[in-house]
Amino acid sequence: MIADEPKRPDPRLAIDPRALGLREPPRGFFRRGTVRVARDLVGAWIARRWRGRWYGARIVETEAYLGPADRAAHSWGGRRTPRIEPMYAVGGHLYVFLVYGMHHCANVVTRREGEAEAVLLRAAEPPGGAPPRLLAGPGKLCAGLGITTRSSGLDLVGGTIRILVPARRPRRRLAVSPRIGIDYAGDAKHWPLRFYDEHSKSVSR
DNA sequence: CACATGATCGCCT
DNA sequence: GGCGATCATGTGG
Repeated sequence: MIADEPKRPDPRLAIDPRALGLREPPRGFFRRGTVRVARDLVGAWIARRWRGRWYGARIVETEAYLGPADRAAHSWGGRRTPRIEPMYAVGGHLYVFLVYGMHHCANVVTRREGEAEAVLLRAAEPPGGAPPRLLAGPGKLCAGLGITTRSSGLDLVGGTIRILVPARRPRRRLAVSPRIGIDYAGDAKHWPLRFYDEHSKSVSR
């Protein structure tokens, strides 16, 4: 068995980015403040090209992870290890890690090179007729698109995995809450850094 | 509906 | 050696 073989995306996530009116934002989109990027990623699409075809889904839930002062962030206290290294890249890179030994989490790196902040993609809404809860959670989102640690460190800008935004973004109300699953993070666990589309049936629970 | 638990392993202390 | 930026399944009320 080939250990390093890329995983196939769920066929039900097949999309035509052009028909959906999606375009790729410039690098500057990702170099902005992390909270700003986290808010703007709700409503954007995560897309992946696999064997000449595009697969993707509309992001409906994100979380901002800030720098050294954020106890919930992997870069807390200025930690810098091989796993976390992609977080230190310039905004627009992908940081993927494994949690609980079996689930992957995909993050969009933000800000300038050396500033280790990122946005966790927590949930997305599948196109077409796929079950609404197929990607309702960070692990499920990665599983559906076939994203693993293999892709950690990739540049999203112009890459086979990329972020796409609608040509005209509908004005959408954004709900805010504390982040999920970080009870160990002290006061940071109360910070309002989770953003989601409360009308979507694809938000995690 | 609200918990409770097991699965499973790379990473960091 | 301990522990997660999770999920599915099980129990009981």
